[in-house]
Amino acid sequence: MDSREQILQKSAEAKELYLPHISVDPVVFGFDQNELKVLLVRMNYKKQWLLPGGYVRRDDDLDEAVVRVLKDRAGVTEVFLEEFGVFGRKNRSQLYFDEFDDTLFQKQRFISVGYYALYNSSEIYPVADDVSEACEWVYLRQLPEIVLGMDHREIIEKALLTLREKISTKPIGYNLMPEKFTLPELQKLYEAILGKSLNRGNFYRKIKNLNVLKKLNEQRYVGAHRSPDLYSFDMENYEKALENGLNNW
Amino acid sequence: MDSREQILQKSAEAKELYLPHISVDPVVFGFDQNELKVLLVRMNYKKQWLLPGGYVRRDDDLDEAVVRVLKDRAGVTEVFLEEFGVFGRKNRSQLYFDEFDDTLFQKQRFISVGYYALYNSSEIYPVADDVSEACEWVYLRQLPEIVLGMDHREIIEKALLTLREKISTKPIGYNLMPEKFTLPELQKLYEAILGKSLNRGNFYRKIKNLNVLKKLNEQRYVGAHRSPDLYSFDMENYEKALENGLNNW
DNA sequence: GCAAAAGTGTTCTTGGTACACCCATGA
DNA sequence: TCATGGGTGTACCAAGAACACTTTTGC
Repeated sequence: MDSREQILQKSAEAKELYLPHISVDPVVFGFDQNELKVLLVRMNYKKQWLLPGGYVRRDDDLDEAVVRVLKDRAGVTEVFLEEFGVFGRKNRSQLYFDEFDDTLFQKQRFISVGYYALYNSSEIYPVADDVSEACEWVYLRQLPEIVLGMDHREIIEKALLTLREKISTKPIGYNLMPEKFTLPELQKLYEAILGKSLNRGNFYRKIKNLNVLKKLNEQRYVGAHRSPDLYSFDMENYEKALENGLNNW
Repeated sequence: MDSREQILQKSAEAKELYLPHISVDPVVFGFDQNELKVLLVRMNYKKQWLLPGGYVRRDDDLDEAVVRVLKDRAGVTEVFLEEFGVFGRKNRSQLYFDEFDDTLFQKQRFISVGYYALYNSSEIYPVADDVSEACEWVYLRQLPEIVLGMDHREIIEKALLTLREKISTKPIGYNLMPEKFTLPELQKLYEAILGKSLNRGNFYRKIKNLNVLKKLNEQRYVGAHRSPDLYSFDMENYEKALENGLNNW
């Protein structure tokens, strides 16, 4: 079955199952090699990259819909998810399926609800669903070079801005870092999200004064240099600290 | 024509004109008598208060839809508007029209997009449309006493939280205060939004150091006390200051 | 020992907080 | 002249920025 037939078949199913005109688009962030990355899919049908979005079942809460979509389209579970914006321009989505006629479910006007998601299991590789030929992590650094469909570049940019705003009130560090990590690694995450470099000494003191980390009795071997200490989050203090907001970065 | 017939008639029109399953709910804030108030309507049909929400025309951008809805339902124009959240629980709206059958447009499931709006013309009174018996400002203080339909209390609460978060990055002062105002009045606005009292001396110095106000050569007569100076916003500096965020309150 | 990265300490400055004092006004 | 609220000054303290110094590691 070619991608065209596949799309027509999905359309028929979708009309029964999903609410019209509403979609969800999760922007899944990961942190790897000291860089931020996002999860994208490339459809069989067109060679553009897209967010792994989907539709809302008639009997789904909106928040449940995103969870289901992420699982079905990318095999991703256990993520922190939060709504960050709505994308409702009237011609934002219809053009993508321009070669089909207007009865196609996927071709109608969609108002899309953006969710950002944080995913900390760098080892697990996402799996593409049957309408996608690829489902891959793309580093933010690489985004300018690739072709993104619809308004998904704009959605990703707003998601990143939201991360930046929420860095002091949401468990972003906890959800993007692995179980154990070093302070220089955590600092790189903050720098990646904030888009600026931070002073090491000040970062250390600030993060330590917050009392949200537990120092472990281990170091990470990093080759020809001093081995940095490993830390993990002290969840109790971490959540308490987030309630009041951490500090200003 | 009674309210029942009216609703049935609207339903027929709506099916042509509007996207199904999507609504917008503006939370219009005003500041008056040193207190925050919100704009609510009471429908002819049920005696509950609701936000002056509405639907999205098939040829409207989402952002245009809210503007139109506010104009049609409350006669309100010239407001600052910004999306702040989506309300998508599956049974949030259907119950309101429970006595009608399921073909009624208004009774379907709606995912609603919340917008907060800032309105600074305290003299102009809102006008109700033909499906509402009232369109009134309600002080936040009075909200606990009144009956709000659907999940609109929750929507208002989230709007208020959003105001609080954005107080340093959005022109909230400018859009809620009249052209000319005194520093004590501005302080009351900040206190109302933040839900806590601020030290007068510190507030004065802080706001003045921001250089966003122009001191006018006038005072306001306030009776038996010293006449406070009048100020207005210096738009150029104000917008510049908002880009970096004002300060932390 | 040297280079490079991790970790710690010190100093300066800024900005917030608390509070005191003076000013203006009408009763 | 007193009470009340507006306007300003000051002193203290905490937190941030900049930068220097020490420690650890492999070569």
